[in-house]
Amino acid sequence: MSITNEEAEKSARKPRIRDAEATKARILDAAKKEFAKNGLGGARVDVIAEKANANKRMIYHYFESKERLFQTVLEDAYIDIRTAEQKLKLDDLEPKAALAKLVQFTWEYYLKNPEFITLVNSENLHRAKHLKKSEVIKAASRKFVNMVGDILDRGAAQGVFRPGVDPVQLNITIAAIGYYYLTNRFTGSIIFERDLMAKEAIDERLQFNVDTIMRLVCA
Amino acid sequence: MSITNEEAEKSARKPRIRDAEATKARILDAAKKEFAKNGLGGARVDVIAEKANANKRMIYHYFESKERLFQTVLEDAYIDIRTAEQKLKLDDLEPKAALAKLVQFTWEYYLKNPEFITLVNSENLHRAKHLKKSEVIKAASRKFVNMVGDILDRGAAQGVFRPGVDPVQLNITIAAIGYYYLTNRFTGSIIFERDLMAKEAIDERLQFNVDTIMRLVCA
DNA sequence: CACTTAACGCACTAACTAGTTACTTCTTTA
DNA sequence: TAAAGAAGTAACTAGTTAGTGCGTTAAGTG
Repeated sequence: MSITNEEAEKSARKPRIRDAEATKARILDAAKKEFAKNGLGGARVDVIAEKANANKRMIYHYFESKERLFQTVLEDAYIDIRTAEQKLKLDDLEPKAALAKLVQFTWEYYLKNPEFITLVNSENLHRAKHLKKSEVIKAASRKFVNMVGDILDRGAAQGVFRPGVDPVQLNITIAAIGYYYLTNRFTGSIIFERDLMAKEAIDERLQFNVDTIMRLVCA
Repeated sequence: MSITNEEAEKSARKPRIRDAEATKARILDAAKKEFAKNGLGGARVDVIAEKANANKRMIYHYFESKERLFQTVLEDAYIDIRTAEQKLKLDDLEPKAALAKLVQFTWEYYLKNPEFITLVNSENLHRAKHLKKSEVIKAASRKFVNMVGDILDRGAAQGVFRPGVDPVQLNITIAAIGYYYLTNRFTGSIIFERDLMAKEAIDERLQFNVDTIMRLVCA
């Protein structure tokens, strides 16, 4: 009996190994999910601590405040998508193929990372006050816009794209046709009386989006 | 002095005329603004009461709960846009003109009613649980989708539009290219290092959107 | 091994928040 | 005009919530 109690005690006060980086990472992961689910205002710090299997005190130790934690989560999310975009190596592809691949990537990234969309929505509700402070994001974004600009230029030079398409407008449009569909999937499914998240619906939308962008830029 | 005091007293406890409808309307208006600004979770009932120049008790008297109030605000918002769309009388216009007018209307409606976008975002954060309960909205939406379907059919019959365009996908796209630009105007202005809300930028985007939709459907 | 540093956790608080109780005042109508 | 009901209010409650004070325990260092 005494042995059983001892074992129970040991597993109760876990032989927790100290690891600052791992704890930080667990907090960030839990925070991303909680912020994405409930927004900055609706997220609960206690819930984040619990889900991270960490103590709430640690959140304030590592991240100072709820808002700073949100800012870190948001920055990480942007860095992640921009990094993934760079990895596509679109410069190595023919203009049309490159653009189609970007549309597909964007769609699939939003699908696989639904938190990204909700985080961005929440940030816009707060008038981008957290993103404003981040210089890293601005640099990464500039690189991205230039990449699309290069694709457009190459296509125009080859005569496959019409000239004069604004890369910013195009970027916004590529994001928009995927983002809107997914962020509004709940109200959309009611308004249009169709399950927008059914597999066929998702495949169909991707095709439609690629088609939309091609018709927009092709000569 | 006594007269002055009397006057002060009178204006202090205002000779409020009782008017249930007016009070309800003031609450709804204040609620729309507060929900749009802070989302369902971030909105404060006390703030709504204060802005409405009403007592908090009245909110619960007329609307039962914060959530029911939100639902009412949301329903009203949807009814308003659907009503405005019907008033466009697009059936009286040539297919191309009708579609261009719809794109322009959608853009301008979002611009003039920024609360609409934020309310819909908030509702999607809550997985459309409030909209699900509303039958009125479903009927109005069906009418709207059919309207766009008719325009497409007329255009295809006349040979100005290519056949087989899905009215639901088209509707989603028309909404998307305006909605995304505006809901993400804060992060967008940072990412793209451009004031997306400058007059010229707004005009330019409308032209781009009309162009995008025309290229998408024209034969 | 002693000692310092940093990770970790408990328990608290001050402020806030949705919703309510119990009341007063105005308006309508029998 | 008296009674009834509806409009309106102030003050309260019970539960939450972001953020902290302070003590404990593990790990690296001389």
